[in-house]
Amino acid sequence: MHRQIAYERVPMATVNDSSPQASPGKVPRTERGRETLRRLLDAAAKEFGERGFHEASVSGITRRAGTALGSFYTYFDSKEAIFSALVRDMSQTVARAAAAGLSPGSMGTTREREAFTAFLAFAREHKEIYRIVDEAEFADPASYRGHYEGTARRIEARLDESVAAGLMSPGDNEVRAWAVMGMNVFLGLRYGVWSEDRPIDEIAATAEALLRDGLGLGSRDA
Amino acid sequence: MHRQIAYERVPMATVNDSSPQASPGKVPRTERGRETLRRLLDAAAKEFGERGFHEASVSGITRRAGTALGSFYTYFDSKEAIFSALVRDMSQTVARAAAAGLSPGSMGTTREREAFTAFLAFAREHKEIYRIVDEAEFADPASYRGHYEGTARRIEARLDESVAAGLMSPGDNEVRAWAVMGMNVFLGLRYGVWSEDRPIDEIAATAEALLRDGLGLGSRDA
DNA sequence: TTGAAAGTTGAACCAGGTTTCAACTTTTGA
DNA sequence: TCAAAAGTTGAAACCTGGTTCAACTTTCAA
Repeated sequence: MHRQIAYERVPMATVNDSSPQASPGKVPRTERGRETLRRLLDAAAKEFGERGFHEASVSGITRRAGTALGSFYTYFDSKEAIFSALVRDMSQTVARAAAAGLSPGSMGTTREREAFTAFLAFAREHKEIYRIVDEAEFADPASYRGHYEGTARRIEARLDESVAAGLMSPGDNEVRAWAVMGMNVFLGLRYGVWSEDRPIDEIAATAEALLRDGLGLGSRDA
Repeated sequence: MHRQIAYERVPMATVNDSSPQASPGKVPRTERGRETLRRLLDAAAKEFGERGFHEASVSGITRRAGTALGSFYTYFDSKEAIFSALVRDMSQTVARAAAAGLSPGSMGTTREREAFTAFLAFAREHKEIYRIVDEAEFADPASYRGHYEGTARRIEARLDESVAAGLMSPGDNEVRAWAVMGMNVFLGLRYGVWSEDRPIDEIAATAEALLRDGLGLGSRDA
């Protein structure tokens, strides 16, 4: 009565296992344990998102999660540890959200617009991510760098593809990728987190126009 | 034997008085006091830059400044207060550095390149500013917003000018300004703070090309 | 059914850092 | 010259919040 053969552990390229990470040696063994871990992580997202790393307290997290203070240390070694787990979790989530916004086969600046649109929508729904990712610069520098280097790499790969497909001019795609990412992040901060006073598509259209044609007057052969 | 008549307090438009700000009601009255205040601020820049807001300690600041712990509270109400003073101070300093890099009368994307070049050079010399400004997002949100809104406004004004001069295509310069700023900030982080493995001019040239012509293929009338 | 493993609990321990304060020194201006 | 104002000092009071731990409860598998 075999239902599932060993399909687990097959390395599916960049598909990261999305089970939330506890500190090493503190992995829950029962269903109940896994639930508590999940509740702690969700509570942590709220606590860190609302109060920031320093203001946030472990007791605040357990209060929100409805567990005792001591239970926290069953799953995480420290406040830093759960923060770090959270950052990696969110980094993954944003990347997925952006990828999910791409229509199959889209390319060039159109594809960049789609990615940005999805990102901006996501930022509006999950304003905490800015606070959490940004604060990782101090609370967990390695994850912070990892997040942005990973994002830049993905953008760069898209640009490479578009150039190869003959839809973009060749150029230094590493530098370009960091520029595009910076654009996206700041537009997300201004028009996603700080204010929603303007429609997403308007922002995205302006960003795409800038990316496609630049600000110059057009006669490239001047 | 009058040496100086009342030229003080003349409102010189946007020329902000650059005397370092103490907490209200704690302004030094003697030369000695002003020196101590200056030493505290310089020490704070180092302490916050190296250790970050949370890790930094008031005693660390006074140790570096060579004063007693108690003296700190003669000039600042709290750790937050001196941090806030510092952020405003640095915000001013970066703005000046970028402005100083502009050659007189330059315009269009050339001027944007000059501003970015100056900014990148400055970031390499003063890596602390990233840490300090970024951490203001949590330690002093008002100054953080103020810093970026001010910067965006200055960029937008430059773009407006360039459009009026017929050197740029008309468009939504507010959104564009935030995009340009994001680009600059992230390129500064990657190629100024994290690594200096590539010449400034190379980065600036790529950024300018992107700003001038975009990534598209060029035939704008497709 | 039952005992061992897993999970839960929260009071108490503890470290570190901010802030206060009263005594002391230096500067100022009349 | 000299008193009042300004500035300095650092020990200690005071807080806050992370972490530990031993007793207790629930779950699991034989």
